[in-house]
Amino acid sequence: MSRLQTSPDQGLPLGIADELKRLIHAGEIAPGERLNEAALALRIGTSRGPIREAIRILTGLGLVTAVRNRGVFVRQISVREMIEIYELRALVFGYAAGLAAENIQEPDKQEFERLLTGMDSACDSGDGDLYYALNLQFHLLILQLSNNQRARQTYEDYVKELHLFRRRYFNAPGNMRRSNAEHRQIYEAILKGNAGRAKSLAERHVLSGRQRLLGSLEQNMQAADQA
Amino acid sequence: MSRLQTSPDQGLPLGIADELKRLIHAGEIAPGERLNEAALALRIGTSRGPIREAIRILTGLGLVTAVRNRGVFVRQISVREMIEIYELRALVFGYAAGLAAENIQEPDKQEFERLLTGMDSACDSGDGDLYYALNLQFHLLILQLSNNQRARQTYEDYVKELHLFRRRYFNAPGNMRRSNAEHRQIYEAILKGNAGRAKSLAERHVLSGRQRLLGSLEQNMQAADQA
DNA sequence: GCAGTGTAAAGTGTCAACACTTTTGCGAGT
DNA sequence: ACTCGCAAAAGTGTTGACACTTTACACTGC
Repeated sequence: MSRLQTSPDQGLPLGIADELKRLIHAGEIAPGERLNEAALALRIGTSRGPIREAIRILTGLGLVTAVRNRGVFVRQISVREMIEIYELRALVFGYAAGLAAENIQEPDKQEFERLLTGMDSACDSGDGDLYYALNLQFHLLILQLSNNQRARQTYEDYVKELHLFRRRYFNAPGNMRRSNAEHRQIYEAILKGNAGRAKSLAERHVLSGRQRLLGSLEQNMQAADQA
Repeated sequence: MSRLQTSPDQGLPLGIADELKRLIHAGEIAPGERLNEAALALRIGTSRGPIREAIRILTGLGLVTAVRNRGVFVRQISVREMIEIYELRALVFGYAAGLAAENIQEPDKQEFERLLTGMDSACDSGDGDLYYALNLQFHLLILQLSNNQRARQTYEDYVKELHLFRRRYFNAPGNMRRSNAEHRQIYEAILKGNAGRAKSLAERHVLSGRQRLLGSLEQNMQAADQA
């Protein structure tokens, strides 16, 4: 029973790989979990060949790690890796914000306003999922304005990769407000065409996000210790 | 007849993928060329299954692009992609140089000196290959000193990816000297612990390299026009 | 009760055969 | 000579079967 209606058929392995990517990034297959070829084949309604090829694509992408004769496991990223990725993500975001300050056009401004007010109301209603979605759009809009396709792709990959971190990021309302205040500052710097300021604010914004994540991680650890 | 003695057997597909990576990055399989499954299977001495899986790994890595029912082709990067990658490479290298200025230790200094004098003599003897190798080591040493494993990996990937550019980079002796003068400046900034200066010099160094490449590209185009 | 062992089940690794698509090249018609 | 169309060849896509390795589990001996 094939549930692959995603893309204009680019081949079974590619389609399956996309489906698996989706499942992994959505967290439906948890980090550390094993991928069972036969089970997947049965579920998708194909033989194991295409499944294996799809899985190999994922290994090339670094989403899973293969162990000979034992199978492939969804990758789990360590705290250190998480920290390193955040560092690079901050770098790329800063780079993009600097360029955005030089490339912004009139219609982009409306889009920025829309996203910022949307995030404000998400803060008010405490809707973390909505905030997360708009936040991502805000960041991607800036990446878009960098006019560097590759940078945009890289940034998206970093965001997805961070989903492989063991713990889910929970947005406390206070964090959301603080984060959106930073968004406004970045936007204003971009609006004024102040590339340098936009760049450093954007870098610090991502690194603040990392600190917020590390902080909530610490809290969880303490809670676990008490239990 | 298997000529795969590379790594402690991690599985046929992985081994084959490594071999193919080597061939592609060494330029033995040219960008744009098609990979013939049956021919490779015959050459490696296996059936097409493992070959296909190896090729899928390369697909995930972005080294080849697959076209349904027509095969996979070694990726060719455009001028635009080349420019974009250089931009990011400059960013990462600058980031690493800044951290290197803070992290450098006594033994690293000797290594830097060794590489710099080595590149000097490579300039004198006009040995482009040697210069290229030492140049890469110099850059990777700085990446190493950033203490960010992921940044190092990313940088290496960028360098390899740039090999997929259509034209080979030819090091004119003049370029080599200018390039190594920049190396010395970067090293001195790192030595003084001047992170900001090291960062901006390193960024500009990579971007100068890009300009040198674009310049030689232009020349080639003109030469082609005359013919 | 427990450690060690052997066997069955589950799962991955590889292969050869077949189905389908694209390309090649020959030949007929103009 | 040139074009169109058809058929053979080459190549990719997929499958089911078999070999090998790892894991799970019950059984034996102490």
